[in-house]
Amino acid sequence: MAQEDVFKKLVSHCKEYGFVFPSSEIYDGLGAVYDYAQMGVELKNNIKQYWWQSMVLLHENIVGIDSAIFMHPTIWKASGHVDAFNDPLIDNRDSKKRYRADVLIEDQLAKYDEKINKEVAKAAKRFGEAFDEAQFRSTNARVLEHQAKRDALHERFAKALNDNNLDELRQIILDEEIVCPISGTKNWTEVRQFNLMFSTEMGSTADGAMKIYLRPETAQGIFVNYLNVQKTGRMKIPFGIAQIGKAFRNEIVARQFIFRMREFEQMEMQFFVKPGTELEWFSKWKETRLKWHKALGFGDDHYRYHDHDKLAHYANAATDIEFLMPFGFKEVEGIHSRTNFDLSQHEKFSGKSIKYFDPEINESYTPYVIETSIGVDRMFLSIMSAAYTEEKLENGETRVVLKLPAALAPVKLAVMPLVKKDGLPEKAREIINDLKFHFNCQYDEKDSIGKRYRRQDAIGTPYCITVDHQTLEDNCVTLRNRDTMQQERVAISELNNIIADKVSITSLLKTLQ
RNA sequence: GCGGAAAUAGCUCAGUUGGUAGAGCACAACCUUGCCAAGGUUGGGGUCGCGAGUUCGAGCCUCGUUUUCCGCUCCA
Repeated sequence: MAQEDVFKKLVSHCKEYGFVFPSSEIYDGLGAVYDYAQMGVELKNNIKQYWWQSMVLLHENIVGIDSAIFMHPTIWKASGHVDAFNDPLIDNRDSKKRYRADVLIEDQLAKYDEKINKEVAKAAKRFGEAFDEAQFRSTNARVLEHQAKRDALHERFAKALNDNNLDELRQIILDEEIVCPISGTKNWTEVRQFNLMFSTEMGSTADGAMKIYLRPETAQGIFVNYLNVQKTGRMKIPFGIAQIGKAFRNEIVARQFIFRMREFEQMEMQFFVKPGTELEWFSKWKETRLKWHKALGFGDDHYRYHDHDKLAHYANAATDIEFLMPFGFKEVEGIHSRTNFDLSQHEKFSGKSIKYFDPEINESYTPYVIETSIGVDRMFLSIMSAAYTEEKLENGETRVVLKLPAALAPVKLAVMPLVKKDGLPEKAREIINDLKFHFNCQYDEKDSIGKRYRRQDAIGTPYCITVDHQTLEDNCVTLRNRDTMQQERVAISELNNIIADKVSITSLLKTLQ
């Protein structure tokens, strides 16, 4: 089966069995926004729980927080998000290349400078040592002409930028007859401003309102709280703060189902370390995080590191953990050594000292930060795509089964009477009424038993138990395994013990130790 | 954002030269059966993504729009 087909089938499966729905579907949907449905929300919650517990339960020096989505707007100036992602962009229709409009105009300014310098160089060569450059520049007709054009352009450009006048920027590009370096044409689109951050206003009166942003990452909520956590939690470096929450990015292109959405969820842990030790911690977390992924049992060949050669302005080391999706290896988690960039910026912009006093060396310093940041939705997609299996059976039929790790499965157990009579439904209800306190269970008495097994396969339920006539006599049921389809006969009183161990997140966590 | 393709029932799809919408699976009820997608009867569900236009008449033709997929592009 071709990879694209797997992806297409996966999307259908997510819809058909209640994992993921397109947002606002009855209103024709909203671009790149999706809702988690009755099965999806369970799987997603289990993923989050697996992560949270692996961080907060297993590490005594990691604690969690839940910071607000709204934050003081200056935070995004300090982090660099306001300036760095607010560029006027223009496309060339022929080459289909995109450029920053301001950069195109700056290049044009540089061209005038080049022309002037060329004239100067030519004259210098002609006059030799007697050449007075300053005088030449202020008197030569050609130089003055270039200079006048340059100054006019510069003034016009500065005004357009200052006014944020996008139409004027485009007009400048047209008037200057700037061409695309690739196609050589002047077939330009409109200039558009792409701001990656969603903004809204806080305060209900128009004049008192303050422009605030929906956070584009959860990390800053940790950075601005790190000293509060350190002091009130009596944390000693090295220590970490974990957070799970929504973030929002107004992506230019948001596609590939839930892989890139405009509203998404992150699981981030920022680990604060002593300067100079960060690369050691970086490689330690690289290992720890990969182990966490591999513990799910999808096979080591599904994972690889992608080390960054080109580093972001704040990082001195960065790697991605990539997972083999139906459309190739894709980033699921990022591990970054963020230096002390963020904390230093917040010191600068807030004017407050947020240095850590290290009692071991009797010194204050701004800690360095190792970040592990994982997209919940991407994790969800990677798990679904690895779990989705079309299996050929001995009788020649095909069954669709979600081979989810039992600890993550939305439904742990289905309880069904073999037939819908003779007191079997009552007995099955009795059993489920006990087990429902321990696991997410489903009861099903409709259709043949084989059909009911397949329905549970399709949502990844690891165990089914069937109540038959013999159950009424010996208080035993058949326990059917999703992956092997094998059945064994077990006592009702033993069910909880047998299943609990296999479907608990705790058992998954224990494999990490 | 540019270019290409597509959108018909919960899912997968058919629908002839334009003539008032179908199948399989799924869903609900009942009968029969009883350990890996059984059979039967009956039923529910679609203003054919949305909006205009052409036409006596549009699921089908034209334009716009929204959404999705593919390729570019972007991704702190």
